[in-house]
Amino acid sequence: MNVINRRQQHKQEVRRLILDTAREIFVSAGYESFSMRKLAKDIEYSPGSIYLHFKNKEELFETLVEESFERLRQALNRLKNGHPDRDPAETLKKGMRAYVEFGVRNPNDYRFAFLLRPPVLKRPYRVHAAFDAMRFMVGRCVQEKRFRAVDVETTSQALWAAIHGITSLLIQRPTFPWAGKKQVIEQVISNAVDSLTASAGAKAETGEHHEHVSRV
Amino acid sequence: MNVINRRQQHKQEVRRLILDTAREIFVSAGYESFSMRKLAKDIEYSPGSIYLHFKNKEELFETLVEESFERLRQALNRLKNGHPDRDPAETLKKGMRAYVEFGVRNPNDYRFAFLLRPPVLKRPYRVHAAFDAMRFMVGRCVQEKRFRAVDVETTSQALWAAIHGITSLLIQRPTFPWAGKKQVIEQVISNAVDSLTASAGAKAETGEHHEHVSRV
Amino acid sequence: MNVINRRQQHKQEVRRLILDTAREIFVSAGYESFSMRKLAKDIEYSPGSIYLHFKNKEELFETLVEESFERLRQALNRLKNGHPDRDPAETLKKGMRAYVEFGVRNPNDYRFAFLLRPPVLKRPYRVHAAFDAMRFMVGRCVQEKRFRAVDVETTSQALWAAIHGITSLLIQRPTFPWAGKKQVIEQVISNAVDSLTASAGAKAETGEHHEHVSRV
Amino acid sequence: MNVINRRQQHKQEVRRLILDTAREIFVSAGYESFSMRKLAKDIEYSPGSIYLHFKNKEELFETLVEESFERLRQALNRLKNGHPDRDPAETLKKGMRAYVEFGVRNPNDYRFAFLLRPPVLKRPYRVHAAFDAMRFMVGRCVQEKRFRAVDVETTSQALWAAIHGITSLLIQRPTFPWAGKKQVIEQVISNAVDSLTASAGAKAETGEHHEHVSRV
DNA sequence: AATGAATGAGAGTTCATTCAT
DNA sequence: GATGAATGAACTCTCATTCAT
Repeated sequence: MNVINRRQQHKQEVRRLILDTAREIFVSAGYESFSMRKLAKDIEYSPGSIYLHFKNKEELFETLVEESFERLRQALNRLKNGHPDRDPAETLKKGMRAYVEFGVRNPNDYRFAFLLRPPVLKRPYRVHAAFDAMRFMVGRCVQEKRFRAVDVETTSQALWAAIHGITSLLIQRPTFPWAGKKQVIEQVISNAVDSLTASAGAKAETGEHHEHVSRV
Repeated sequence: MNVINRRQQHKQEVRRLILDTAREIFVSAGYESFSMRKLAKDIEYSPGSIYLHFKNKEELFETLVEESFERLRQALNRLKNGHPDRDPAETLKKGMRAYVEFGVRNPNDYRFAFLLRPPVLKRPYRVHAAFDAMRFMVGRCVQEKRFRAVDVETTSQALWAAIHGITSLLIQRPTFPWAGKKQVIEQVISNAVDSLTASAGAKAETGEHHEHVSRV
Repeated sequence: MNVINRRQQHKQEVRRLILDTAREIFVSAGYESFSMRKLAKDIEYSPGSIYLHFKNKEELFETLVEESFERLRQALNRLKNGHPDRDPAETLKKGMRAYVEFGVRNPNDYRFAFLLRPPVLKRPYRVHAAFDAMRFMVGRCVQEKRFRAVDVETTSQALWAAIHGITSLLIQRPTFPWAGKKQVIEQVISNAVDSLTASAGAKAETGEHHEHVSRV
Repeated sequence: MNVINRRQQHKQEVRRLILDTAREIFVSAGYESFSMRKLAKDIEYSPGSIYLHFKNKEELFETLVEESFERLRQALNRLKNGHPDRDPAETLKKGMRAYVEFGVRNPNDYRFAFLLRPPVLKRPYRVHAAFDAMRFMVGRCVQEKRFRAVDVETTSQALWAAIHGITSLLIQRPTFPWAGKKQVIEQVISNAVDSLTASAGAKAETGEHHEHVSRV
């Protein structure tokens, strides 16, 4: 038993090592110049050993994508399940900020989840998982009449598109002369959300909370 | 003379054939599995022939990217130079729609310009070119007081991020259960733009939920 | 254990096979038309297999050169360390004969060491190793007053040049109508050595056209 | 006529340009990295044009070798036909010095003639041409009793070997720590020649270990 | 005479993967 | 479980040479 357990544990450790090292190589050297041999050398195992854990390169890559999706999903779920603000729109904005932040802080995960080699993805449902939290939060805004009676699905997708846009650009174009990364993020979010608020039409009049943007 | 002209013309045709075929392969098979040999086979020329037109694989790829950027830029410029609406915000929205539409109708171009193999781009200025039209249109909205006194640069980037988001998602996730592609596009755009209008400015006054931004 | 040893042994054998076959090809077909693929075909392994033993063509070639130099060095050292004759000049001559003989009997080694692709040699010191024995033997002749008081370094180099000349010509021009290969070798050697003997010194005194050499 | 002449002249000029440029490339870039395309680019003609002057690469190369041999031969002939010294041995030495000097000053020619790709030489007689001068001068030394009654052929070959040795080493190992290039050259020559002089003969008599040479 | 597009062959090298040990 | 030798296929790219124009 014990021996078996230890064995299994060791196997898990090696698997972990492979995945982490692979992610590093993928990201630092680019997908194109990743190779199973390089990976083997980096983990200091023989090339054959990798195949004890993954059927082939494709499966290894798929696992990395899977993992990254899962991490994104969990990050968002933590938010979704956190204590809600009095204002559900605020919770939504926090969620959107958290999304962008996750991407910017874990660019590798975000890359794997959304940017790297998209056409080969075989299980698109994973995207849904990441997208669920968004729908959930928008739903609450509509339910609680914080938003106009917008279509939840359409709106969620529109919001997601907006934050995916800024997230992916920040990751893929880090050297672009951004007019303040934080300000742009914030404006993407507030632009997108503010126009949905119930009072929206009437409301926004004095908007002094944006003055900082004017100052940029 | 005539001979020379015909030769040059033929050379141009072959070059065009190479570029178009390469684009197809790149997009359908992915960057990784593109190869000069496959390209040669597809155009029914010997591998060496490609090198009569392009120094190497890199240069071929760069040319494709360049071309795609140029097409996007031209598409946007056409808009920018078109007869302006009475409402500059409407022109802006049209521009944004045109942007998304260009991407959706020319996914290969958009892929080359923004989605494929981003890290190796050596001439980031091309991104600017594509982005100029956006800044121009936003500038007009602000000048003509159609928008609140927002920062033009920040706002342009935020708007660009939003439409880049929906464009890239529509291209890379065509099978996602979109709640009506047009509706989502429209909502992304109107969400982003509407909250910037001068009248909307009045609205957001209660928005004390942004105080953290002021601190940025 | 045994398995590992057998593996290592086998690996050594293959390495040997590669080196020997490469040498054959290099020499019979010339450096230019040597190719890794030809080598692979000749040893009946896949091209990739060679790279398990040598990083690249350059390293393989360098190894061959190295080996040849080492063999030459050893052949000369054997002489140098052999029992000396009463007459050190005789030992020197024997050494020179041995040098030429080594070259003629191992033309491939000599070719690698001195004749093939000379400009790329990165470690010129190897030449010195081969040259040491010569200096050693000349030194003894001078010390023991068997030679005139010639400059050891200059003389060693002159002697080396002479036997390198006949060695390389015999190897590279085997079909030249030699007036008896052995006789020519012998005359090169005796010509070179005899004029250095102490008694010969008496004669050369009047040779005023050499005065600049005496000054060396 | 005139037109034809001009044409022929132009053709000769191009041929000359090809040969000179080829020699440059061969020597500066090494035989291996010489290519007809590079040559074409350097002379600013199309690749095909070279084939109007030379059947193929081999013929071009052969022509270069031929030319170099011819130049060497002429250099030596000039000597041979020059006004002789009173002492024919001195003329011989001058000739030998001239030989080495030619090689050192025209390393490319010497390389082509003797060092580059030797096995493919199809017309070995050219070597003879270069060797003739040597035999001529040695013959005079023997005829005029300036030398002992050595075998002219053997001696000529031995002398040639010696100076070929120092010439090729100086060309191929220019960075070797030569103990004064001139001194070494001079010693090679005087060593080789001095032991042949009639007066030296007296000395060598006792050298009974050479008797087999005397018999040659 | 000269061009330059085109080719077939081949170069060196790397790869994912297998499998006997 | 792990190794590492081995492979076959693929890669990018260069070459000498030909030939219609």
